[in-house]
Amino acid sequence: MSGDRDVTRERIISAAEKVFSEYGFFRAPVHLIAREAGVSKGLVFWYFRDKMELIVEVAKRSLPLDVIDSCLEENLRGRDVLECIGKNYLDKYRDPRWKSLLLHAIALETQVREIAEDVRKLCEEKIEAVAERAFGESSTKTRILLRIFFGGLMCFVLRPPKDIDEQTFLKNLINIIFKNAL
Amino acid sequence: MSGDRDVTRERIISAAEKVFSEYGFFRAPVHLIAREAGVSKGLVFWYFRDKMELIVEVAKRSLPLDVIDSCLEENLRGRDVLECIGKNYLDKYRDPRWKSLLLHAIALETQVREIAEDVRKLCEEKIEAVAERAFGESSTKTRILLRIFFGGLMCFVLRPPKDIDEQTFLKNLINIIFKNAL
Amino acid sequence: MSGDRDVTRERIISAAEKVFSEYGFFRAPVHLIAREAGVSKGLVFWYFRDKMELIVEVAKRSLPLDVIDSCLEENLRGRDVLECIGKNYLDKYRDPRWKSLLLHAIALETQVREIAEDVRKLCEEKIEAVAERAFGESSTKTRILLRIFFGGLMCFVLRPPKDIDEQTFLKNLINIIFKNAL
Amino acid sequence: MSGDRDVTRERIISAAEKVFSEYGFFRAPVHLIAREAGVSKGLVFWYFRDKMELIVEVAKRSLPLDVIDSCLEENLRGRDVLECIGKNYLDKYRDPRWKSLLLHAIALETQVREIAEDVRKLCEEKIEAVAERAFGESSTKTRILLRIFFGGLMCFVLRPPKDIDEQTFLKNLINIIFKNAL
DNA sequence: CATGAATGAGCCTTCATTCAT
DNA sequence: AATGAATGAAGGCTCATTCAT
Repeated sequence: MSGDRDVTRERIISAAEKVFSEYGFFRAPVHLIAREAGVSKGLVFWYFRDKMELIVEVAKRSLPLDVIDSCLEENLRGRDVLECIGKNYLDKYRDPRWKSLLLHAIALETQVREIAEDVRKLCEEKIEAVAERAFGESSTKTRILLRIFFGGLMCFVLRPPKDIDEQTFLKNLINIIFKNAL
Repeated sequence: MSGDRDVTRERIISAAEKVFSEYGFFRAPVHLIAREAGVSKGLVFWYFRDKMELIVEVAKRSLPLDVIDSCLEENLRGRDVLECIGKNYLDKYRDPRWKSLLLHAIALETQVREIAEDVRKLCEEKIEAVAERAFGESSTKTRILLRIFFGGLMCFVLRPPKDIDEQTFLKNLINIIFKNAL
Repeated sequence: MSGDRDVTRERIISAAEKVFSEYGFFRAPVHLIAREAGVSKGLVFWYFRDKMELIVEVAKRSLPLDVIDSCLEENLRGRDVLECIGKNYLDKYRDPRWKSLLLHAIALETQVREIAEDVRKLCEEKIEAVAERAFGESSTKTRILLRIFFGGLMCFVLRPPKDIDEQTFLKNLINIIFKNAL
Repeated sequence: MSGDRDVTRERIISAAEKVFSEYGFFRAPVHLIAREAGVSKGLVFWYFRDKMELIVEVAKRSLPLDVIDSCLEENLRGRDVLECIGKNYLDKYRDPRWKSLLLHAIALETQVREIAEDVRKLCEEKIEAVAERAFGESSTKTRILLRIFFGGLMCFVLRPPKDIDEQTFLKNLINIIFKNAL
C-alpha cells in the first residue's frame, strides 16, 4: 500500500532529522539514520536516490517556509499576521533539533541550488506576501521592516537571552516594526 | 625565523578559508587546502593538530567578533557606534567567502564548544558593551534592540535584496533602532 | 546463509595469518590481507571492528592453547600426556607460519591485555591441569618441571638444531622431566 | 670529540630502549625516541642511517648474548657457569623493559637477517662454548640439556610464577640439568 | 653537530552506494 | 519492499626521512 510507503518514508525522514541535527548533514552517516529509523541501510536508498536527496528533503523542512505558509492560509491581517508567524517561528525553533537543522540548512544555501531557491522564495516572495497582509502593501520600506522582523527572530533563536522571555521579546519586536510602519 | 612560521601558518589558514567557503568545513578535503596553500598535506598537520583545530581557527575568524571589537576600540558613541559596526559588518560579509564562512561557522555552534563560546560572547558580552556605548546603558530594552540590529544585518547578508542598497538599508535600520531607544 | 558469513570470516583470518606471519602484526597492511583473501579492503572492516581485533583473533590462535586443550580432552595419563603435547606442539610450530606467529603473539603479551590473559591462562591454569594429568598432582615441583618442558619445546622451535631430530629431542626431554618427577 | 659522539649516541639508544619496550619496534615513532633522548628528530638520523639500524642495535642488545659472554670471560667451570648465566639472565630480564625487548627481538628473528644471525650464534656457537665449560664436552646430549636450560629460563621470564622464587627455580633447574648430564 | 620545518608515501578507517537474495 | 554483505573511493592522519640553515 502507498500508505505503508509513506509511513516508512516518513520514519526515515524523521530519523534523518534527528541524526542530521546532531551531526550536521555531511558528518551524519546513513547507517545511523537507518538504525534510528529501524530499517536497513539499503532501504534508505530505495526511498531516496542518494544521500543528497534526503539532505535536501530535510533541509527544506527545516526552513520556516511552513511557518509562514500556515499563517498566510489563515486569513489574518495586520499585527495578527506577525504575531502568528512570530509565535509559530519561536515554537518551531525552540526545539533544539529544529534550531540546529535551521542553521545547517542556511549554511547549505551557499552550495545547494534547491535550498538557495527556497531561501530566495522565503526572502522575496514570502516577504512580499507577508508585507501585503501585514501592512497592506509591499514597498521597499515594509520589506525592510520584515527583514528586520525575521532577523530579530533568527537572532533570538540563535542564542535565546536568559533575561528576556519569548513573549516580551516578540511583543517588543512587533511593536517596533509597527511603530515604524506607519 | 619565527616570522616564517607565522607566514606559512597564515598561508594555510588563508587557503583553508577559501576551500572551506566553497565546500563547507567537513566536505573540504585537507589536500585541497594544502594544494591551495602551496604546501604538502603533511605540513598542515605540522601546524594544526588535526583538521578540527584548523576548522575552529577559521570559524572563529568568520564570526563578526573582529568587526565589533575594532569599532569598540575607536572611541565612538551613539549612532556612530552602530554606523561603524553596520558598515564594517556589511563590508566583511559582502565578500561571498566570508558570507559562506559565517553561515557555516554559525551552524558549527551547535556542535563545537569553542564556537558556541564565541557566539555566546558575541551575543552577551559584546552586545552589552555595544549597548553601553550606543545607548549609554545596557538594559533589557537596549539589548533587545541590538539583537534586532544584528538580526537585521545578518538577514540582509543572508540574501541581499536587489531593490535595496546597503546604505539605505543600514540608515533605515539604525533609524528604527534609535527611534525606539529613546 | 550464516554459513557464508563464517566462511568469509575464516578466509580473512586465514589470509591474515599468512600476511601477519610474513610482515609482523603492525607492519602488515590490511590491503594485503584483503587481496590475499580475495575480498575488498572494506569487507575486512565489516567483519572486524578494526585491525587490532583481527590481530588479537590471529594472535590467540597462534598460542599453543589449542594444542594443550586437544591433548587434555583425550583421556591420557603420565608420559602419554607430554608425548601428545610435545608432538602436537612441534607439529604446529614446524610450520614456519605458525612459528613466526607464535613469536609475534608472545611479543604482543606485553601490550595487549587480552593476549596477556591468554598467556597467563597457558602458564597457570593449563600447566596446573597438565600437571594433574601427567604427574597425578600439581605441586610447585611438578609445575617447575612443566615450565622446563615447555621452555625446552619453545627453545627447540625457535631454532631447530641441525644435528638433533625432533623425535630424539622430545624423547630426551620427556625422559629428563620424568626422571626428575619421581 | 668522539666522547661526546658516543655519549649522545648512547642517550639515543637508551631512549630507544625505553620507547621500543613500550610500543614495540615498529609502532614506536622516532620522534618519541628523540624527545625521550632530549635531542631533535633530525639528530637521530645523523647517528643512525635509518630507523632499522636503530632497531637492530637495540634488538641485539636485548638478546642474552652479553649475559653469556660475560660469564664465559670469567674462568668458570661446571655448575658455576650455569649459575652465573642463570643469575645474570634472570637479573637482566627481571626488568620489564628488557623482558619486553627480548620478546620483541625474538619476534624480529623471523624477519631481520642480522637478528637471525645473532640468534643462531646464541643457539649454536654459544651453546657449544657453554657446553665445553659446563660439561667438559659439547655433545648432542649436552647441547640438548643446555637448550632445556635456556628454555626454562625464558619460560620463567615470560611469566614469573607467583609461588616460585627465582633462586628456588634456578637451583632446581641446574640440578635437573646436571643430574642428567652425568 | 644540531634543529625543526617540510615532504610524501602509505596506512587505517569511514561511508555512500550497489546488488544478489 | 527489504536486507545486509560487498565494494571502492576518498579522507584524515602518521611518520620515516630529507634538507636548508
